[in-house]
Amino acid sequence: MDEPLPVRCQDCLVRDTALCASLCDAELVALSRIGRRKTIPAGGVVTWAGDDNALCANIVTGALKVQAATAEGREQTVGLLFAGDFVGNPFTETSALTTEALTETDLCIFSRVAFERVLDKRPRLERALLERTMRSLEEARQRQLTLGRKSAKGKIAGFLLDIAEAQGGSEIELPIARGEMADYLGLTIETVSRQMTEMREEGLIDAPRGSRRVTLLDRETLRALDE
Amino acid sequence: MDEPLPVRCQDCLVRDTALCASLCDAELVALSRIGRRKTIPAGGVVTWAGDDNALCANIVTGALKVQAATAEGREQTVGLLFAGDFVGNPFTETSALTTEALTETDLCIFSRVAFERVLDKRPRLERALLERTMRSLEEARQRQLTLGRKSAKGKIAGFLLDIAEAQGGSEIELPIARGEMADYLGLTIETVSRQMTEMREEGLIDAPRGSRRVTLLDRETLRALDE
DNA sequence: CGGACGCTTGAGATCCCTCAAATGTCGTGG
DNA sequence: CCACGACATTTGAGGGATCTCAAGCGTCCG
Repeated sequence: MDEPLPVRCQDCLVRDTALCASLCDAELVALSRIGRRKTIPAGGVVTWAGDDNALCANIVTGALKVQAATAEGREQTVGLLFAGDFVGNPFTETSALTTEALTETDLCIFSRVAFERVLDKRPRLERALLERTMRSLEEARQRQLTLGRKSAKGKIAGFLLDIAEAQGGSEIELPIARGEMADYLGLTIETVSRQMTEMREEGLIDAPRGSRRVTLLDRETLRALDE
Repeated sequence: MDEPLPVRCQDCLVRDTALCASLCDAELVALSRIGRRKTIPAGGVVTWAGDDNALCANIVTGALKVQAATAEGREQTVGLLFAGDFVGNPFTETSALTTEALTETDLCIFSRVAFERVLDKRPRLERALLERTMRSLEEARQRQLTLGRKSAKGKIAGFLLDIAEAQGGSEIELPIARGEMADYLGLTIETVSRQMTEMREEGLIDAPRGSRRVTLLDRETLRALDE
């Protein structure tokens, strides 16, 4: 019964950053048995709001957005997920949120119920998921502050600083387009664009018109704008 | 070693709705050993943003708000908690959020580290906490939609409908004052007040000027306003 | 009676949205 | 290599929703 660790796990880019990092090799064998790889094209939907919540996954490469929408179709991005992040809601029958790929994304997918059975048997996995979920909750609450109380410029400054922190440097590559930034920050695309040109004119950032490459020139002032 | 269940647990008003409901009597004895009752006056602070995160608690009676603030002091309420709800962030050293009593509130308090030790030993408790945390996360994300994309009137209509659902009826008693509604909905107190008088003039609600008693007269239209 | 507090109302300013058009970029096909 | 269309972004003009500042009410309590 010495099942070997599958190659896709041995070579996995997120073996040590995803939820799986909480498992030893023997445990990982058990989890790997119910998992399979799947590639989602950019713009592809992973889970639909309202559908029954059939799957969980780890992101191996790429990025997803978690999307909410009003009845009239106004959209709000309520979370961004990157390599190593966990996707899905174990123990929940349905969700009002849609999960969509921002870029081509490789997932390691599990059926929700099978994943729940593994959670039953692997306390370390459940603990790691609990800790992640609590971090996500704190994040979602901080974002309520941004959405409810910050100015357009403050929202954008905070977003740029967050990305810089995640990427570790002042020259950043935005993971999302202007329109997606607008959905994420509760603004319109025009407001995002105008604020970014203003920031360029004020010498706070350098960013070729329309480009996703941005250099933060004055983090001090950006931090002050972030209120 | 047949330690009896303490009276405060036998008589507990939230024995069957709080996290404790996941425990059998024997397990509850273990948890009760590290808990104690504490009454917080209205306006009292349970945990301060930035302090080290020393405690967890169940709400026995009363209500709390979870509060975030910008550097300049603009405040945003990022969650409301009522009897039976769990307070605190196990496995986290510190939080940027402040928890404050809206009314006089009775808590059943645990030291965070002691509570974590109980979680280690009681998988059902941990499972119940995970499920609650995931529900809170979904809630916090839905609130991002409200804060980012809804109009003032939509925010208030949605809030009134939520309260009506929680209280089960069309005659509701608002759990919070106008200013607290403003903090919760990302508005100013003046906007809340003006929108509510408009809704009264439009026949959507009945509410004596300045009162917390509100009757929903036209839920259909309110739901439509909620976008 | 007077003051504190919470709520309402008013006037004006501001920020952001809406609608519209121009500009730029990129990939495809001629 | 250039022309073209699709698409994302920028820019402009104007309007509207919400905020700010200020004053007026009503109630409760000392």
